[in-house]
Amino acid sequence: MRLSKLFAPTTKEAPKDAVLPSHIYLVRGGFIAQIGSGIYNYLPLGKMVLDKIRAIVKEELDNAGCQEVLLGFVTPYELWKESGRSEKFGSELLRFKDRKNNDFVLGPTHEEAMVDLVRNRVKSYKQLPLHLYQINTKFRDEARPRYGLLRGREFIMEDGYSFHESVEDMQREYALMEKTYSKILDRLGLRYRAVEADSGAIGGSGSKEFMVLAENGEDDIVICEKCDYAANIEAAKRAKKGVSNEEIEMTPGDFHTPDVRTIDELAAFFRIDPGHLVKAVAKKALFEDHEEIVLFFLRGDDTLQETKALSVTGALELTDATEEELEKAGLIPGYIGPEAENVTKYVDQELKDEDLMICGANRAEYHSVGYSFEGKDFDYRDLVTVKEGDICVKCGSRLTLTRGIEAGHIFQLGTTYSEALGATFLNRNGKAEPFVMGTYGMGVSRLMATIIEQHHDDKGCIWTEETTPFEIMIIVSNSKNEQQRVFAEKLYEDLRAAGKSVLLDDRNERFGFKISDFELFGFPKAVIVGKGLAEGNVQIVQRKTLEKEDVSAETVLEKLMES
RNA sequence: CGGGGCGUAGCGCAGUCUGGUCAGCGCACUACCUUGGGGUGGUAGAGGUCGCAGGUUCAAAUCCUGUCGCUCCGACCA
Repeated sequence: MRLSKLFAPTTKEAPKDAVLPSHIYLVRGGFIAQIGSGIYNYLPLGKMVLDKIRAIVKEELDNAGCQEVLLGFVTPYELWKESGRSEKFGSELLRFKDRKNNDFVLGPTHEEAMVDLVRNRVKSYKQLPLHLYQINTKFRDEARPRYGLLRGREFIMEDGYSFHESVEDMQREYALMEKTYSKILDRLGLRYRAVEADSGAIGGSGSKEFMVLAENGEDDIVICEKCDYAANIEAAKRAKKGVSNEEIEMTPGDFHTPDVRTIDELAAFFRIDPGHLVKAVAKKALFEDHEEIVLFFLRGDDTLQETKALSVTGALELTDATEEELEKAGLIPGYIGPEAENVTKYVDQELKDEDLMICGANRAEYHSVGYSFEGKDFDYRDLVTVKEGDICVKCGSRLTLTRGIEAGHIFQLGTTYSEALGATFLNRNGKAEPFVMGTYGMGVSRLMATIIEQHHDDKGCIWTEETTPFEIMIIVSNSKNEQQRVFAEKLYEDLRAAGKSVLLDDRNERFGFKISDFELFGFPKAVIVGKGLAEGNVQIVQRKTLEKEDVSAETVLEKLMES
């Protein structure tokens, strides 16, 4: 390809809303262009990268025995009603009507569509297992699209669905997919961790996320310093930390604590470590048909993990409760304690059997001192947000926090959807049973941005060998120089004949302009055909290091063919 | 969903408060000259119903109303 003919509009300036390297460089380098909020066009260079990622994903999945299909991007709304998930997905699900007034959605994921495809077509255990996947456009009407390709509304994703006759076989496939996804990310040249995850709106039991490590990631992940434990902050567990009760003396009873309502105030008032306090977090839980106040009790120095909290309540959503709402429920804000009555309560497991605590007395201006959880039959759950320095449940070492970008997610789904949609097969005993399913997803367009988040410098992109649009760029330093031009043309033809993907910068521009574009594009290497040619030399530049190496013009072709 | 901001040339912006002399700047683009190893310098050009609709006025980019779009912080987010 000749750069003079390539549609790759590079710019010096980035869009004003672009803050992340991947967003800035992909737009500046002419890989992508925004057309609407959270919707991007892929220009030739971007499309090339996308195709490469896609090809790697396909190759590895096919090797693992999966079969590619392509489902309609538009899905009848009927299927979403059938699975009961239309409510849960809420306004992220883009609905519309056709001319006959029938309802449709733009697919944000395709569990329903895929189950529909398989039900009544796969009827026997003899046809299982089956793993179908597609690489298709998805649409989620994000409340707030941002960060370029990392959080768009329209995006490209690989989504796979496997069908099994037993949980064991599904788990075998799940393990296979963990390996397969790892292979894909390895080939893409990414640093990542597979972490324990919350299963969220999709339902199901076990799930793991593939987190590409990046400072700009939107997810907090917890990693053990010693062992292989890693988890999304939403799902991360920790060992019970406890609090020393030495040198603590308390006379049990209610204590007058006027205007002492927060944990900080309470700790200061009693001159005590917040670990000895009981924090009450009140939320309003919204269910399909009603709403109610729910209380969560934690150690004073812990914070509530809302995802865990939501999951224990089984509600659709948790929102902050106002003081009026609390009072209406018979609670006294600032003085709520575990003995509160007529309200749903959950207590963090950390507090089980703890003694010598201070908590709200459920009456105005009083706290209970010397409170004990021993023998108290509360609903103990894991509710806390793990902090840096907490203790690993697996090995007892220290946990650290880092950030990541979710690139993939695998789920042990079970029978949730096959049951809801009535998808069954005949088992070995001739009885109808719902399929046991697994579901797997990998964000193809997001990976493109992710690669740049991890591989860039202050000049632009740095593509990996497996993802670069072109292997080599040839820069003619002075296109008015006939000798340079002719040599570059010859080298270009020779490399192409040898099967290399080459981009020839034949534009009538100055050297600085061209080398800057090369750095912005980020192809692995460039050959500079410049003034050294008079002495029989050209240069090879490595994009990653920006190191230039003089090479004799006669051997440069050979040299380039080696790598 | 709560709270802000912005729509003026392909991109980034000034002009709006105080209506008329206001269709402007930088980059990019076209032609010619110049330069030729880190976005060279110059001359001459092309390009905009000032997001859209309505209103006020002798007069609207500017004031009013509505509407659409984009965006930032937060909430939310397989």
